[in-house]
Amino acid sequence: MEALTIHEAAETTGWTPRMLRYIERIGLIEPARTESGYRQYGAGELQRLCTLRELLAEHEIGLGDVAFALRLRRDEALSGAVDSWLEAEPQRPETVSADEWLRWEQEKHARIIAALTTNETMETAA
Amino acid sequence: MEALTIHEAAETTGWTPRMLRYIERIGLIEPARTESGYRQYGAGELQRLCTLRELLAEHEIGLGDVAFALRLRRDEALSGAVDSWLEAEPQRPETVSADEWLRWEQEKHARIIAALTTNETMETAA
DNA sequence: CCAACCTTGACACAGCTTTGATAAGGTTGA
DNA sequence: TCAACCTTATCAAAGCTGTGTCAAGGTTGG
Repeated sequence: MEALTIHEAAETTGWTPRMLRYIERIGLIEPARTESGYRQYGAGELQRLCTLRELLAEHEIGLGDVAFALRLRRDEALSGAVDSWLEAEPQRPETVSADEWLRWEQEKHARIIAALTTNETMETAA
Repeated sequence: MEALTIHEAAETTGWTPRMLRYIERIGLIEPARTESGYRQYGAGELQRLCTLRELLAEHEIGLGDVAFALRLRRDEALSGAVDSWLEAEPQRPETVSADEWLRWEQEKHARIIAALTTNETMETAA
């Protein structure tokens, strides 16, 4: 089996031609082209278009989400940055003990100043 | 240093209180609460709020994208499905050779029927 | 007890995403 | 040559995101 045109591929997969162009524009499925520029959808593309619909439906995600996942996989710097941000997550301080809280509550202003200073450190350090 | 209120944390990190609530709602940073329900932002949260701004700015992504990355990391089934969909990507058939194309071009209708049959197989197989 | 916080919830609005429709023009096969 | 495709580009509508603001009400410290 060989390549189908965009309308044939649309009928086959349940997308509209419009959406196939959109899916291409966001980088998810980029079919080959004939010399004159017509899109050619092969068996692989048809497969992926079908499973793409299932993926979106079954997990309640959008095309943009899949596009972002693709970007994550292609941009090593991005995925590293996101991962390391997510990594730091469980670092949550326990609920404050009552007296410790009181001690600090006494000078709210000093706390904010301290926080601001810490923040500058954070910004330059990061 | 101990916990800050939402307004203090906002001033410290450059977000607005509104946005801190939004960031919490989409699951990115969920501060502890006092017994009466006030949010308490600790050093860890302040850090993460600052680096979150950098992350968004430096990589041109949105809060929703980070939220999706978090979802990917928490939902193993989801990340597996997305990954395996993306994995199949490079499978693109080469541009069709001229005579092979001609042979197929001769009965367009048969091609579509064949594709539809293949599609049914695909759907049940996936 | 009051000012100054905090909470949730709702309305609103600009801007982006997703999708359709339509126009102007090129390709192709009978 | 002509019908039936294809292409890109544009306008448009519906919905979601990110953000502000306001209201009604609880908490807290002086």
